[in-house]
Amino acid sequence: MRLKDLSAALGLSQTTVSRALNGYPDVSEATRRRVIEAARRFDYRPDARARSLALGAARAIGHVIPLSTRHEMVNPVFADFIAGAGETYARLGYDMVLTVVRDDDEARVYRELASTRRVDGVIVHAPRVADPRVRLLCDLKMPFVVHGRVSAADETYSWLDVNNRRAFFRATDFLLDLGHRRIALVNGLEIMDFAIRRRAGYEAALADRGIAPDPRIMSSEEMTEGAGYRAARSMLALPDPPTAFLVSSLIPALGVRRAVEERGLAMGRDVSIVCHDDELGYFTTPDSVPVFTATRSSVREAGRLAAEMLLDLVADPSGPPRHRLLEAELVLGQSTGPLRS
Amino acid sequence: MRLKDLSAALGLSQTTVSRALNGYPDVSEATRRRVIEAARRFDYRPDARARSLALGAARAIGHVIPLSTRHEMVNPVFADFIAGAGETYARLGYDMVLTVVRDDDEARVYRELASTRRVDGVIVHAPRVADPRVRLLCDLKMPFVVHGRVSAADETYSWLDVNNRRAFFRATDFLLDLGHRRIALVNGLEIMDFAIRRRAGYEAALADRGIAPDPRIMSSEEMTEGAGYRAARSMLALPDPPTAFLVSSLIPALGVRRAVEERGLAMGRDVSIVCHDDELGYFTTPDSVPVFTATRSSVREAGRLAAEMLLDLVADPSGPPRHRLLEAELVLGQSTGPLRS
DNA sequence: CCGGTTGCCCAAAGCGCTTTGGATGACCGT
DNA sequence: ACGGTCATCCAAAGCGCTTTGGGCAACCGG
Repeated sequence: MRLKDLSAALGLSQTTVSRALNGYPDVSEATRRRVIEAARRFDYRPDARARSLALGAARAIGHVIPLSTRHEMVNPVFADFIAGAGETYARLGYDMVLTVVRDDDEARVYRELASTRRVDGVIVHAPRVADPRVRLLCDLKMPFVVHGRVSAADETYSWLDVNNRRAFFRATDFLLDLGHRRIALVNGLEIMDFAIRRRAGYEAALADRGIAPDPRIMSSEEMTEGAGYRAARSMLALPDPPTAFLVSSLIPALGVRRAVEERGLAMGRDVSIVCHDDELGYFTTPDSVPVFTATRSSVREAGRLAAEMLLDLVADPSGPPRHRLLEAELVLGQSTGPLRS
Repeated sequence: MRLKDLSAALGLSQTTVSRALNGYPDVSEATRRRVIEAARRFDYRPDARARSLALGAARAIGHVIPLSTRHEMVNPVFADFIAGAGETYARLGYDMVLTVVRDDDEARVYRELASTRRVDGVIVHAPRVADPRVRLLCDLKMPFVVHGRVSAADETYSWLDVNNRRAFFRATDFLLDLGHRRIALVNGLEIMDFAIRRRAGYEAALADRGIAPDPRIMSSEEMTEGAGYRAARSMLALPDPPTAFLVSSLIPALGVRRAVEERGLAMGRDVSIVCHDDELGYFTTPDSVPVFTATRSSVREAGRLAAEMLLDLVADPSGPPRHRLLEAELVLGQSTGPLRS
């Protein structure tokens, strides 16, 4: 059932039916009701491609999710972020077009998205410190919102980020208050912008207490269980091992924990662990004390908000860039305790 | 730069340029080269909407990922499945349109996808034992491939599945061989088709040794860390607690482990755990003995293959339904050992 | 020399929608 | 009775592509 058929069935022109459905004033209320009723009865919905061709807007947003070429893995936070963004799109009648791409030919994908006019805007995931995508998208005049920030960018652009620096500052401070002085940082890859900011927060908190950062207890790796395990294991084997760990995510924190226990130490007693927690649904236990003390911030909510910002920007591309900084909360769990001497 | 501009710049008609780019024979080799060269120079790519409108095919595939209304969470396996499918789409020039939807109005989404003609086919995720979507999609004449199966379906349909029954049969058998007799099943929700098949495998293996299944050590819950923990904790508190656990996924297995250790028992020595492992990138440690003994099967690969099957089906919708059954391998880890008496 | 092929190219129709720019009556006051 | 307003409807153009159905030379053999 296409517009032509529907209008024929109603004995009206396509123009009138279209205007009736799209809420134009110059169609009588009686006809409008008749049209809407018939549309529902025949389950008519306009062809999205034809509609967007006529309208000029695709009513779709692109998400390019990077595939780490190192481990060929896709970061589990994307699922939750996308679920959040998807809620916003569903509410406002937008589609989400996903492209999974190895990070070595992102540029091609963005250019393609722009020139094929498949989407009205894109969300930039996993930005690096110096990410060429900001420049590229500005050049392409494609509206975009970065999930995170790009510290080394020359252009102004829209972003939504968690205050990673403050979160890791507070977490470090918390461990220092518990008496810990050998605090390890098991960070994400430090080409990633968020990882740099977290390290800055960590180092600033140490500096405030006159502690010099020790590179031997600072690692920067992919955020996998295995990487967390290996980093912690080698640090624990040092002559002066850390008594606390600050970890980039729940997943590597599981690895850190494994290394700690393998050494016969008890988490929360002999060794403290704080990690960043993106509130992934399958890990949080709503009704009990969490296992890990964590800086917590909902990725799902971030997805919702980022999508809203982007749709806003699409509606008014000439307006000013939008920014939003979310704060993480420090949630106490069972993985931290005072330094035991 | 649209087709009109490009053809004007070349002094050719749109027809000729289009045919040159699409490899039609009736254009001279000289002109074709000239056109292709110009297209590259101007970075011309046809408008996808106009193209698909003219061609009739959207060159896009829909993925509707369900959001559990109970925990509002999205299953982490989707990320990997989609990464796999995305590889196939990228290779063959298809787009992926994602819709995240709470399971109470899936039907609307599928109807919409069909009548707006946004996609040429869909992948059905997380099928239930009696899933109305099979019937719906057949009625809508929308090509689809189910990731999993729908045991109670009347229609024939295309699917790709893991041999869940055999996987859990073998895992149970393995635990029996180790001497275990009290083997618990921490299953996924048994409205899900895969969960039913896994239970069938588990019960069949027990029956082969003359063991009656005990409902007190069989649970069926959402696959979260917390659900695994709670199930295991209450089972371990029984007068005759299980000495081994068969768990639906790595995530709840982490919860089971937590419950085991909380009780002062050692995993792999006092209590054995076998779980199903979907080979999610961030958990597998390629270069060492895995923590958990598991029935392993790559979701990523499943995504790749399912997408291939679907594109095949889209190319020839009148052909027979496609089926594919993948076998899981049993991988030995550190979480299992012989029964200690 | 001439009808028939062949190679190359193009104008125009069509995909299904929205929007522009009227057209047609009904109704108004004078 | 009549010009003017208003409400309601519609034909046709346009979005940017592909495809149909020729057109026009150049070349062929008879």
